[in-house]
Amino acid sequence: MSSARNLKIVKKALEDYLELKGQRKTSERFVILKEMYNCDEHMDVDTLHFRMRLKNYKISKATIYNNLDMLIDAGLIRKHQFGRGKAYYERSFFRGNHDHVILTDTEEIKEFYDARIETIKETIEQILDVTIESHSLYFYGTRNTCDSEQKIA
Amino acid sequence: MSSARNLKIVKKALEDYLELKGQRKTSERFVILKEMYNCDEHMDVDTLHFRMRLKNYKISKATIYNNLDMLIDAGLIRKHQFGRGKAYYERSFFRGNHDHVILTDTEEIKEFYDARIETIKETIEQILDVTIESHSLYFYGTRNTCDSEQKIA
DNA sequence: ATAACTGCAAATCATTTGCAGATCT
DNA sequence: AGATCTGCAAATGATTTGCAGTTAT
Repeated sequence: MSSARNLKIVKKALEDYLELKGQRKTSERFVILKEMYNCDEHMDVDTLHFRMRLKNYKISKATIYNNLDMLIDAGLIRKHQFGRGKAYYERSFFRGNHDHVILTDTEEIKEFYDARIETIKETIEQILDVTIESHSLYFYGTRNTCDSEQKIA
Repeated sequence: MSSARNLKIVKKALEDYLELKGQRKTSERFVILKEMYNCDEHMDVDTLHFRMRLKNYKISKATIYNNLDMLIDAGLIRKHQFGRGKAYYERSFFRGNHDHVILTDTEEIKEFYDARIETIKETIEQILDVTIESHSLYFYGTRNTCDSEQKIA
């Protein structure tokens, strides 16, 4: 429900963006946006393409690539390069700021937020006399115990 | 001079590593190591290949790729993926810990070190019950003034 | 001697591009 | 209508792979 409401908000945001930029409101753009916002994970282009086909929505990867770039420019999604040469995307509204921990053994991705990254950012801005627009912070590690899986005693 | 001394140390480290792993001490491996340690910047495979050819050292890119992976495993170099799909490498000894600021307008890369990243790391380890082996932190931004270039008044 | 390594060229994989035809406005 | 999009297939660019010949041990 709140997800339906959220979708409405980002649809509006996309409409405004497209109008502002004088770009066309094609159905592909809204379908990609919807698919991205119906998903809580990080998604790659192949998966997105596959899911859309499953739903009988015919779209080419070229169009997906083009429009993901556009959605990034619109601020509606974010792009990540976790290691291995393939990009992952996630929605950026209704998620809050967060960074990622990549568990290298299980390929699992966890999220966290630590406000101190902002203070580091501010310090660096002052020291280097730059304006920082964004950052990417990834921690790579492994789980200590298997608590969530099979451990009991 | 100190650079010559440093090279000796990492050569020894590589020898030890290769012995330990039962891998062969080929000249290519030591030449790549030397080239990496004679360089203060972040280097990509093409540049490395080109520089070695300039010095009349014939080597294939496949060998460079293979051996960079090996040097990473040996802990002698680090790999970075700054945005655009191509990997960059830098030596890891005699440089100190640091993270990077990428100036998106000039493609310049600056380095910094802020100890607070360690405290964030420790917090995350506790909260998520994980052991973090490494991290990558990139800030993306632009220079505020052109002080180092043409500004006077 | 022989297992590991190198170079080459072909293969792969993600992403981009060119262009003809389709579609928003 | 007319410029912007889309889809397709071909191009690209970084990295990998298969394999025959080379080399360290």
